[in-house]
Amino acid sequence: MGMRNVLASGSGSRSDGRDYPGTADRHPVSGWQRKHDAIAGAALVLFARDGYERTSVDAIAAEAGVSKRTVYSHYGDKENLFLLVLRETYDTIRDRVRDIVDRNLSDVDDVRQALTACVREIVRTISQAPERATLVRLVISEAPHFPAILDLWHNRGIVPIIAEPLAKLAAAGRLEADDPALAAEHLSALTFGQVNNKSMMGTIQLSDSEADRIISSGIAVFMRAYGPAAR
Amino acid sequence: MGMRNVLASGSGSRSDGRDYPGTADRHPVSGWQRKHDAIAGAALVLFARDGYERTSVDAIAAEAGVSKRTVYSHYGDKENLFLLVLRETYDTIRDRVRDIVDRNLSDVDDVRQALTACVREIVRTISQAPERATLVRLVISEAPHFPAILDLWHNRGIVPIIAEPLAKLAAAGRLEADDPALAAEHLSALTFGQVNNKSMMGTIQLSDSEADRIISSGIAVFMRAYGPAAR
DNA sequence: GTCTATAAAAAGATAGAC
DNA sequence: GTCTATCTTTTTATAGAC
Repeated sequence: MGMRNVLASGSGSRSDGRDYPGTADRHPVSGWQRKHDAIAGAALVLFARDGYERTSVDAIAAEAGVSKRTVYSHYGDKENLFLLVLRETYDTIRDRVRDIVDRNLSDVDDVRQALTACVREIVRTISQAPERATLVRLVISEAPHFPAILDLWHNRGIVPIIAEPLAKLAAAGRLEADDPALAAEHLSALTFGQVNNKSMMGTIQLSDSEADRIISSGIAVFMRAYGPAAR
Repeated sequence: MGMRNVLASGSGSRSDGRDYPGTADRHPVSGWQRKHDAIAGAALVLFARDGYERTSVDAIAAEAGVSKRTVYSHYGDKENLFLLVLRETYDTIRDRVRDIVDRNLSDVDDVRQALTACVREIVRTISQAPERATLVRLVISEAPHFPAILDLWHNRGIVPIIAEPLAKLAAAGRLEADDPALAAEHLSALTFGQVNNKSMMGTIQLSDSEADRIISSGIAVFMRAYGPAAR
């Protein structure tokens, strides 16, 4: 798909009116591209805020500053726009998480401390982008009506990303995890799962301290079960 | 609210056409009551299947076998009907869970075995009623648009129900749980949380064996962290 | 490709008869 | 209270000019 990653940076509409021809892209930063991005950005904000059915193409066009007809020219129909925005946002989040995991769990000194810092940063990063925080809720809401969404849930989750460093820690004798993938599920349930539960999948904003308490308690349980000499 | 608990039993529309006057109810089992229940039952099925926005009052009326005007006479508007159905269903689930917890955790022999049996029965019971299984997803989807729903999440959850017997087990020295409420959160995250995660909040049907595996692994972690002599 | 104007269908809610 | 018929608004999608 030829769309720029406007979704990664938030708003999506640029303030200046200039074009930037001459780049190597198929669509240099042109009026076309700017509109394309603006539509995607507006769609993300409105879908996340109001849900799929409650968001009209009219509203997306208005938010993006284009006519409704332009939205249809670029994306065909509402459903296609929705799926594209979901996928793009999902991948953006995944990239961020991968980066955070790499930075926190590559060279580990204290296991508990490293896991805590890693999970906290992930939770904080996601919750700081409200549109992206509500994405999970949106996916859950609309999955039954858009089977294509199921793929996002199963093949693009963040648990496998965490499983890798856990496997290395287990191999190094720092964790008692026979099955790193399963351990990652448990760590995820005890941290992200608890946060999502308390916040109602991002509906209710948690304070940082509240999130930290939940995460610490979850990791405490994880370490009691998986820490060295746990059995 | 004067509505019978048609939601507890599923379909909601009766087959016979007779009235049953003379009971002590304000509305004896009359034509009025039958229609009232039929509307609520139809609404539950359709809301659960299609979501709030996608479900039309026309469809509810058709499914219930009444005219659209009758729906408005009984419930005022769509939103009110929706909230009533949600609350009623939520309370029904809670009663079932309370019963299951009482039966499984009142007189415990083997702690791990009792917890496993209890959680399995809860998961199985809920997933056997598809309309009720999708209720959680519906609550999550619509909570931002119906603030009244937040109350359901916070004040009618099932975690407190589990916390009680855990407190007793802790007092009896069968569990190392200083904070039973927190332990209940962790047990819930490791079992229900994992099941919900895998099934996408009930979107994907899990096999019994799959659910059992997940539950067993979660309880294994819980017991390693909270079992006697865990520290 | 982008806009204005419009078609066509659907949905929430109500009027009025019985 | 219950029904049929209707009002009104909103929404998706497209026709046609530039």
